[in-house]
Amino acid sequence: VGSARILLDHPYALEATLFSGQAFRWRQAGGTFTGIVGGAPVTLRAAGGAIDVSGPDAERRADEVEGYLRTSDPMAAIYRSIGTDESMAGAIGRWRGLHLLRQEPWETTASFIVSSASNIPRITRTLDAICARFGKRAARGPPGLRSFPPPAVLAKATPGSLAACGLGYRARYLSSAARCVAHGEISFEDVARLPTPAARDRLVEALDGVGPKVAECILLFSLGKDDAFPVDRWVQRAVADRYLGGQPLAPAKVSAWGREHFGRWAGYAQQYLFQDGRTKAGAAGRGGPRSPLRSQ
DNA sequence: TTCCAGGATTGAC
DNA sequence: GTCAATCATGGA
Repeated sequence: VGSARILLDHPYALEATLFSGQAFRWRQAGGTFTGIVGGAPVTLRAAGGAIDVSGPDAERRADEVEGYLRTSDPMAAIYRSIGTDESMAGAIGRWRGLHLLRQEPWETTASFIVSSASNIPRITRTLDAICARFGKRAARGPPGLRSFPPPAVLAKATPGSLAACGLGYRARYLSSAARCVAHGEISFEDVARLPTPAARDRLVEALDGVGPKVAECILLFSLGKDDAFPVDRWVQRAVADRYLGGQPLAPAKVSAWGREHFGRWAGYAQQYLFQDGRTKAGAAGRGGPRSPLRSQ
């Protein structure tokens, strides 16, 4: 077990980032966060101007962890690019240091198939059950930490055994998508070379259980498409309330609007809207027609 | 008990 | 092309 240190030239909100609904498999113990990057266990700790990495071969894997955490993203330029209005500037101020992650495409795909019409606590539990049932113990990792099962493994799992992990009706989607990926019917590398809208359409047509929103999550969180703009209920609400005068707009149109309006870093704008919208910080005192009525 | 969740699919129009 | 019903499940 070794250790390494990633030096930062800007703030990194480690806890907010690891629990921001992009990844679901990090576990916190005190001030440390343990998870799997590149198939191997790592433990992270914020160290004021740096992130400490520990675990097997940590010295040699620091670059890999850097890539995962995207610590080299040009945050000042990103904030300048997207923070052009008061609402976004406020969200940036409240969540400064929140980063996008660059995760492994298959785990991201499976995770967001599971996420459909669910919520973060339940997604977390379901993925945990999948890893407990089908994953392997991570080499030289803590006992409870398991790898995410590769496509070929989940392709062989029966939909019934997946449903037992809490997937509900999504079990057959995950089973089908696993087969598709395992058989090489889609290549994430090829998808990543397409422009964002074409890449999204390709994922949607190839993978069961992957619609526009899940596809944009895959593009944004694992394939380096920084202008992807996933629209879930929270983002839908936040965009309508803050930018469209409360007027509802179809999710596909909100996604196109977001990419157009915020430009090449639209995905970051989306993540700050999501984070701000789903927490009390951003919702409080905002007013608007969709705000819940409060008694007294 | 009802409503909601990082939605997708299917069928009707 | 858009729209509504339907799909499991647990938490608030």
